[in-house]
Amino acid sequence: MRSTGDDLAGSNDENALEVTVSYTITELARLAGVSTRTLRYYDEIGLLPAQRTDRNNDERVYDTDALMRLQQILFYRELDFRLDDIRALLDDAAYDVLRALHEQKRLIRRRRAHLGTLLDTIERTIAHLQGKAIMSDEQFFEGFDPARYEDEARQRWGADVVDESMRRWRQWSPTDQASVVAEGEDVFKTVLANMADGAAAPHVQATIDRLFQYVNRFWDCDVQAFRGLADLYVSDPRFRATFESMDPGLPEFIHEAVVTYCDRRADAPT
Amino acid sequence: MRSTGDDLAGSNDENALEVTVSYTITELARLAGVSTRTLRYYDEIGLLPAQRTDRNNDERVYDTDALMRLQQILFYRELDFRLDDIRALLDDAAYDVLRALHEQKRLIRRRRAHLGTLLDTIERTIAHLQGKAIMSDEQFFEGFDPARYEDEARQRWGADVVDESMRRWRQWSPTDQASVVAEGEDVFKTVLANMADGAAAPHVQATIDRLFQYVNRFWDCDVQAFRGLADLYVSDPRFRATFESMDPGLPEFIHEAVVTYCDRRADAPT
DNA sequence: AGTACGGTGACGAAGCGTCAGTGTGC
DNA sequence: CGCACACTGACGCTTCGTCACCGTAC
Repeated sequence: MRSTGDDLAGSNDENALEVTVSYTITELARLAGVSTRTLRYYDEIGLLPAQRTDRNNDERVYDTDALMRLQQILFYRELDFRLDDIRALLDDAAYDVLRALHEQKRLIRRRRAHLGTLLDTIERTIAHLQGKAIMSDEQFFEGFDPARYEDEARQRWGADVVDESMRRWRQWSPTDQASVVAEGEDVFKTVLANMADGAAAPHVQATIDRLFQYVNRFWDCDVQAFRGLADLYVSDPRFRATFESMDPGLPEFIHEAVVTYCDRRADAPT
Repeated sequence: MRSTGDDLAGSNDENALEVTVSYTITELARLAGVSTRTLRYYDEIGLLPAQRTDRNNDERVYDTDALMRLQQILFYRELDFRLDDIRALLDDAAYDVLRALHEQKRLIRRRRAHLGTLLDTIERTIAHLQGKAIMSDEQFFEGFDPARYEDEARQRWGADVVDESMRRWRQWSPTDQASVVAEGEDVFKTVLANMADGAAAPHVQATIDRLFQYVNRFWDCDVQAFRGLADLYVSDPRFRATFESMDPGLPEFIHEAVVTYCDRRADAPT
């Protein structure tokens, strides 16, 4: 499945410790789960240019850089970018892989949230057909039109997130709602009961993890956004008042605990 | 935006209480978030045949049935079915909307889990680029090839689910893993502490909801699958032994609590 | 008389699948 | 000599976007 690049053109300039790896077209195709036709096409349009062997049949050769580039291509393709747009992005002088990966993460999260909305719509439709609920005509198509419900503002955050949360909330059944309320109360009561142990205590952090999961029932967010929410807990009067009524020091405590939680996870997968 | 069907052909056969609603092509297009061109095309290929006014410009008219059919079309389209396949499905004499909705739910869940895998891959790649992890070449493309990782067996359940869980587990950071372990322990300890109150008690049910969320960190499942997992808790020796070591009656208790939980949510959105 | 909305072709484009025909190394 | 794998065209397919042109109701 893999061969060293020593016998191939283009590898004579590096005698580094790391062996330069090269792939034939079928090897890369199998690795990435695409067809060889696709790779030839990507070569043809300059999206993923291949080196050639010069000998043999002028066979295409792919190295590690090509592999990384292909991964980027596939991420963008998964997000329905057009191929020439992808090429323009990747060939931009200012292109930064890490920034791109973070951007892709954001977009994929959005997609996933999108599918969550579709699941809600399916459930509602089922309930409707069984006579257990009434749907407006618009609701039958909630989640389909990307332009309408994910106009970048809804994913920014602030009031829109609250709107979106309310929408999801209303679509749940009373039993569901009751269970979620109970979970929410329990989370905050647990935090309150353990304030004396400090924000960094393991069981406090585990509770913050529960909070994170809880928040994600309404809002598909990552740790970064979660941290932003924690800022709201101290700065937004509405949140602040709620928490202060439980304990005057609760807003700051939760904020600190969440920040700790997010810092610990900053370098880690979600 | 909407007009009664009284002035249109095809509505004279029903003088029911429920007013027959009809839409022009732009109305339906705006409602569903598609273009009028798309609707004309769907009419042309017989995917979504429209009635005509006979008068005027022979304008297209859509009724509630068409609206439902369009919703089905859009669900399948979201899942990348080809249009003639969709037509074949919808025109099948054995076609059942409710069954279709459940099937679509399954497929969309799979999609969503798929996106979760892609998010893992992104995180891993970021860590790799920062020198915090080492990835094999295959891992760069995990989640892209649909044929490889969602071969229907992985979504069935039993041993494969465990494999998949282990894979995700290994991709998390130690701090992440620690926090998840803490949450898991806390969930089961909480269940244990409240056994005396009965499986249907509200706070027990809230804890089962936590368990459901917890399980979903490893496995994108719905309530039905969750119930199946609870069956495993009593029937699979490995699970059973773990829980019995905490309390002899725990397996049955959790099972009962989960069944109650699932029953209560059976008619409700996830 | 303009404008908003409806109609019917017809062309085109994106992203490959597929088929045909031709090397080349073992 | 066959077989696997690589190459190069070339055509076709799907799903609409777009453009041109026309009709009709207000």
